[in-house]
Amino acid sequence: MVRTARFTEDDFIEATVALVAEGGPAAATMQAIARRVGAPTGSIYHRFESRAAVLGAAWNAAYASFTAALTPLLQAGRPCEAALAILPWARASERRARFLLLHEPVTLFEDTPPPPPLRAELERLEEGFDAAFRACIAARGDGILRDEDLARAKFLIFDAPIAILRPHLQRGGALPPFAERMIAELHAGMPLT
Amino acid sequence: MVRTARFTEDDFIEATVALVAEGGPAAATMQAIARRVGAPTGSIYHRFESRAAVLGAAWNAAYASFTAALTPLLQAGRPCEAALAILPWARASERRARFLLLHEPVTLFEDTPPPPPLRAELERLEEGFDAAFRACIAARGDGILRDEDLARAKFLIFDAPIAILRPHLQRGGALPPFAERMIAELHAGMPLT
DNA sequence: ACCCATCTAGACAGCACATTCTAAAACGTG
DNA sequence: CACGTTTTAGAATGTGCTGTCTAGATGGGT
Repeated sequence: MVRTARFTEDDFIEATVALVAEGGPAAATMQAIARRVGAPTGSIYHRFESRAAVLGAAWNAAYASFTAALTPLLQAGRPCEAALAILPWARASERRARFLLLHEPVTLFEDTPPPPPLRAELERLEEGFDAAFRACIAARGDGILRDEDLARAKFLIFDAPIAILRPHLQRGGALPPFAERMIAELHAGMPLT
Repeated sequence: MVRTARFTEDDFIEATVALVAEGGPAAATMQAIARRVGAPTGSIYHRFESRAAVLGAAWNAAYASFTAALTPLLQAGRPCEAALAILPWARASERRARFLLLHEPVTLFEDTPPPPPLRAELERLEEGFDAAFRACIAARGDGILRDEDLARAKFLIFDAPIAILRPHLQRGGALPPFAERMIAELHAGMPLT
């Protein structure tokens, strides 16, 4: 009935992630994405309504992959293992890790925000991740949940491990074995509650 | 002999810092900087050779201010106090903190790197900061300095405190009092060596 | 063999930006 | 009080980008 597509949505997303990971957000122009896929620029607009939509879709995909790796461990009340799970995830997909962990959304979306459907999807993902944090605290906590408790959990499980990885992600080399040790020691010395 | 300048180099640097802090790097166009200062765009080029030079000068100034606040404490072998010193520094100059701590250099300089003199100045600043870290470790260490020790010190004194502040810097509100507590507890639970 | 919705293909228009250019204004010194 | 230098002032230029437009290719269903 119709012509079969030579390029998939994922082709463009993957190229976008790679370009941002290698050269920052400004390196991911529509022409660079197209060139990397081997497609003409116009083809991107058959799948995405704008550049912001491509970046948004790429961000959502990376975020979903990341949270999927941690959420089960959080829900099981294992904060230290969740924090450590970031390492194999980052090692398995270095480009996605660089894309997601090295760039703030404000830098990616400062000019034009992604279209509403993508924003809504990201909000759902963020709420799910947040709920997992709350569940993790509740699993070992005493009842009341203060702002400070949530901030503390996010630091221990998310921000601090990423801070440990960031220098190595930037340099581009392999993640050193002592990263594991530092995360484990952090959790031993500074418990959740 | 010559016409006196109405606008100083610092006027432009300050405007650049403010614009990036408020709207990300892309908000700091030459025209936006000029408009904020109240100058014509051409005047910027009497002081800076390019946009990259303005951003580079702003970055160097912010970095110098930041490291100046921490270096004496590092050299005195007081890592925990150095980490805590980030808080008053960030509170005193919120815009500078947002500019420096919320944006990776790769995002600011991805298109065009700053001119060589500014790059050289930044390298000197970075080397000085690095030396202070080594001095701090040596002040309480046992002799040999491994990669891991330096990475550990930078995490405890620099990256981890910033990770604690980052969510609050992004939101733009005041830095909460429990930030102090978390940093102190981190250093109590996970010593330098 | 034909049809036609969907895709490839790439040129094109419009826009925003960095940088340059021209003209005029200021100012302290001789 | 004129001169030369530096600055203001903002228009003009050139570039590179996003998003659009036209033409043609494709391939399964009939």
